[in-house]
Amino acid sequence: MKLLTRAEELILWAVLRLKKEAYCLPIHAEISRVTDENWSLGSIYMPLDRLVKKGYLVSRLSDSTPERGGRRKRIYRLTPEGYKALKNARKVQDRMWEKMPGKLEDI
Amino acid sequence: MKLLTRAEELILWAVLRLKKEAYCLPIHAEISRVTDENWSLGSIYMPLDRLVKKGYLVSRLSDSTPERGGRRKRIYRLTPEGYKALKNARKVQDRMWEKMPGKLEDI
DNA sequence: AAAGTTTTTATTATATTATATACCTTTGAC
DNA sequence: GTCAAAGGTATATAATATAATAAAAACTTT
Repeated sequence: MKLLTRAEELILWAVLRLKKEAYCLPIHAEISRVTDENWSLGSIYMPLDRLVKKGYLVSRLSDSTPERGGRRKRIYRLTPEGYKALKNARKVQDRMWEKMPGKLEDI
Repeated sequence: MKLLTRAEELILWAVLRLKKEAYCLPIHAEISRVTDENWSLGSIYMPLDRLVKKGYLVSRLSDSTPERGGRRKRIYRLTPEGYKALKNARKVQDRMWEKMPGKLEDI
């Protein structure tokens, strides 16, 4: 299985976490929060599309909501393959750190 | 602080782990092992160089060893900045998974 | 001892893919 | 018609993957 890029991993993670609210803007906000960096929106859309093409995500359009600017949202959801890829990414991380000290202070 | 790419993170990790044996071929082997993928050597050299340019690694040439083909090795070592960047990458990962179930089975 | 061979390591060139930046478009309510 | 929220595109830059080549050291052969 091909390893995810960092952006792909963060996006799959955010989609899993956000559940029914997994559309672009919250995904963007969640990733910016957890990485403590400013991501541009384009840096989210393009990997999102790629993940759909790869079969890791599927999307649907929600109904519009009765708020100003409340247009239909494109909601994403993990496929079993996407879930598997994310689990694999995490497994690699676990392997990396399992024999390293807890807070990485022994330099 | 700019987030590391996946290759950069894996390389800093391997260098930290391999200590005095941190030259390209063992780094390559260690990364292939932990990710369970076949990396080409070029995919190690180029990020290695970049990490040196960014000030995250320094390198020196070892003496040659008395074995067939035992030419001098270029040994890498983390700078304090490199160490800090790796710690930060790990911190982001910890934040990602801290409220997610242990083995990610609740889909 | 000189010349060629094999092994280990380092390095470069280039094509492909991913990311970042800066825009533009659509939709719905006010 | 304007404003706000969301979706989307174009393009430049950067990173990764692939496929070679080059150098150095010891071994082998003559």
